[in-house]
Amino acid sequence: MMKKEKFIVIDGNSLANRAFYAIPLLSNSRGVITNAAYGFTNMLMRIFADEKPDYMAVAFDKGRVVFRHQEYAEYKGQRKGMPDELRPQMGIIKDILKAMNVAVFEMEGYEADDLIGTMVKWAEKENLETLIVTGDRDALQLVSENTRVLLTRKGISELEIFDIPAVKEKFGLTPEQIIDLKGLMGDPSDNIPGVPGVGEKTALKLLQEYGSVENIMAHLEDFQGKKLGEKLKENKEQAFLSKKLATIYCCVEMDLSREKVKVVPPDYEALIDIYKELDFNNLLKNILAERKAPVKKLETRGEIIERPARLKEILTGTDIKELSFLLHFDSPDAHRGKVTCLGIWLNDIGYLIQDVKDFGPFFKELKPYLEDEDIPKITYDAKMAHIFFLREKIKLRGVRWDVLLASYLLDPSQNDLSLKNLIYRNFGTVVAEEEPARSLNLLEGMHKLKSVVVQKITAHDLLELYEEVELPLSRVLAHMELQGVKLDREQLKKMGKELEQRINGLTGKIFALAGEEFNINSPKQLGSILFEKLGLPVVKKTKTGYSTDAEVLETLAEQHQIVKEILNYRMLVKLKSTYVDGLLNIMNTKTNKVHTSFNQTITATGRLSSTEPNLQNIPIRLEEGRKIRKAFIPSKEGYILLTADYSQIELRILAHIAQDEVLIEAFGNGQDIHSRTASEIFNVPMEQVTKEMRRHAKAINFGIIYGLSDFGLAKDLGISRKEAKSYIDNYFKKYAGVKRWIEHIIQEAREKGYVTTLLGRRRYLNDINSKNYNLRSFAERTAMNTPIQGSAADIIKIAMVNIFEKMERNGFSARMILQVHDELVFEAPPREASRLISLVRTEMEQAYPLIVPLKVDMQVGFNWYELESIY
DNA sequence: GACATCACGC
DNA sequence: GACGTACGTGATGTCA
Repeated sequence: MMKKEKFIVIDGNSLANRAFYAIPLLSNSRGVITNAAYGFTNMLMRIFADEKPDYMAVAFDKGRVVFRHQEYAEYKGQRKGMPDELRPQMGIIKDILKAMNVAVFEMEGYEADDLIGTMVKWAEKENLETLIVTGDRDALQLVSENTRVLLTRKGISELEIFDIPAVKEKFGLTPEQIIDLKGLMGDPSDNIPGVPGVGEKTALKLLQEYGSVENIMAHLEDFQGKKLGEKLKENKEQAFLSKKLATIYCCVEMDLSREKVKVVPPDYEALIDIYKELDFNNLLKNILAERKAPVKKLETRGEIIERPARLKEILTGTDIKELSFLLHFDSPDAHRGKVTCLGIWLNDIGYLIQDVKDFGPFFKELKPYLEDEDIPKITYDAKMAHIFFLREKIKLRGVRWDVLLASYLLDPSQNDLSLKNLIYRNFGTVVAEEEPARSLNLLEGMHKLKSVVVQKITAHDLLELYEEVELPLSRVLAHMELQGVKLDREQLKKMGKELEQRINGLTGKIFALAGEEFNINSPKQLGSILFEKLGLPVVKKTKTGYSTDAEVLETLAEQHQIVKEILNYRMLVKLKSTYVDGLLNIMNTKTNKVHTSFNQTITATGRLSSTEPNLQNIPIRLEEGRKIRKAFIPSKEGYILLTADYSQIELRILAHIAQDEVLIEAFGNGQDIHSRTASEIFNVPMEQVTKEMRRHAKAINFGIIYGLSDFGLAKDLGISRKEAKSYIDNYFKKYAGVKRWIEHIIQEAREKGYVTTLLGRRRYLNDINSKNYNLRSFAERTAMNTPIQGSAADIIKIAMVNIFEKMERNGFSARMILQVHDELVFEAPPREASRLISLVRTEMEQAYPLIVPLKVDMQVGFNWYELESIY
């Protein structure tokens, strides 16, 4: 029989307390007291070293209202609060645990004990061998065949392990009787009364004879005439209550799984930072040494495959339960890149195919495995793999873990998600420089990372978002990118020529007005012309000199004709260089298509981004730029374009999460939200809202979504900060739900260190408790913006996955081709238009029902410019 | 090649 | 009194 896996459960409060009292008040160089954190960490490291657990969890008390109070108001009444020197260290301890990737549990209204009890019961079912680490003897009641308790004694080095015989030997009792013991003798530290006059000695004697409090009370006649009998009789109810209070509650609703509590390597970077900050030099030395542990070398577990026949031999000769593969390309562009190396990790052996002329025959061998939904695959960058294999006519299925995508979800603010860096951060190992060791190291690292991300994704409640949304979306994006968007080359060329002429004309005018020739594109040269030669007033400065941005130029527009010409020039140059020339440059010469790359792992909020070309910033606001959209056409003659965009999705989400009555009512009644806001804050009936009022209200609504500040709003509306502030105050008076929610979300961010979206997507806000006003304010605005913007991203992603799958299943010729944050673009044959319209509308509006309706505006046309609304 | 400035979208 | 609106990508110029 296999050895049982080991699960260690730690009472965080108890251990921190022990450490605090056992170690003198140490502090780091800046005076932060660290003794408890230091002792705690050392004990933790010792437990890791001695016990080598497979699973670990730390439980903390949380909140004041413990359910036991409902039965006994004085519960823990005598307990003194945490010492002032200890309290701030609890946060440090939790930071360390986070960096160590140890699962932490705390639940409002419960003590650590109850969480531990629940975990122990769970572990029994899971057939794990559990060791509870605590300084609290109450935990002995949980001892069983599979559960032991490690009690910390005085200091931190004296430890005592209790199993059933040890409890018996020490107390002469079974673990269950520990509760009875406390019921009789009470516990002053928890203010549990017990039976007055009955101490440990008497209680033990009684229990050895009668077994339980119930049985003692059933035989009160045995103590007839004795003082003890009186006491027992008088305090019968109190004894039962005490027993109940002492009983650890084992049925807390906790979301437990092996993945959640699995032991995985620490986040070395984070841990090193913390140790450095706290001056934990010994711990730092150890962790640095551990990080330097060399990577495994290839000769023990790698093979270079040179012939397809060998690959076939391996594949057919192996019982494939799981397939890890890794592709290397000669370019980051999935649409052009060629494979340079294919790695496969099977049953802990790495196989590499590289330096071959033609990968085709190898892929042919692999194809049935890659296309088999029932063979779970692990890879890095599933979207890239999908695109590449689709180009090779392979329909990749059964991808379960994309280490890149999962790592992004774990911390979307991380900017280096390269496999090399992920391996370094998670295991502290550096991959070899030279091939083929490098590829094998990456392959093995990726495979090991899978276990880590599975644990973390589960522990952070991201599994559903990952499995149901992001992972399926990676395949959807692959299809969209591959499909591409067709452009009208002649149209673009024509616009390019027009723009060129107008730019030339403006250039001449500007030179004439300036009295000399200069590079208008150079902010430096332009600045010296405007502010030195022509003597215009300096409005704003940049780090390097005069600012010449549009905002500055707008204010100067009336003072000199040249300024208007420059504004125009800037606009036209932007259109020509970025859009006309940019798109012409990147178009496929044969198909006249562009294939953007949707990056799924870039933004901190969960949105997608688009590159090469960026199709999410094609001009629309100014008519001049909007014309660029005429060049965006369906890929087939006679096809149409269909656009579908969410109307006010962010404010609707705000209405939902803030439960704001005014917003809910406004959306429920289908009101124009900016007019309604104007009506509220200017205190006039809806019919009397002027355009100006609506414009101001719109700016406020906009500000709410992005994290409002009086400064920003004042700048936006050209009003004073004071006025802006009164607008905001007024807004919060009318939208009390929004105000409440903002306060709540900032508080939550302070406590947890992160905020989440509707689907649980996380964003960490490291500066939320910063003493630096700027950093903190920024984090606070992020705390309110991210749940809104990120939830909008969640919702459209759900819609995309559902729409794509339905279109695929129902054999549509139509294709989804673009996503622009709150808008989807499709192309379709006219015969499918009405089916597509109803499918898209339903799926978008029903993607994630809110308490207010989601509204989708749709338009149809032959290009992206001339579109007609559908009602 | 890195950085700054500017401008486009949501 | 601070010193700020969120999130992105791309083109161009400047300086090393």
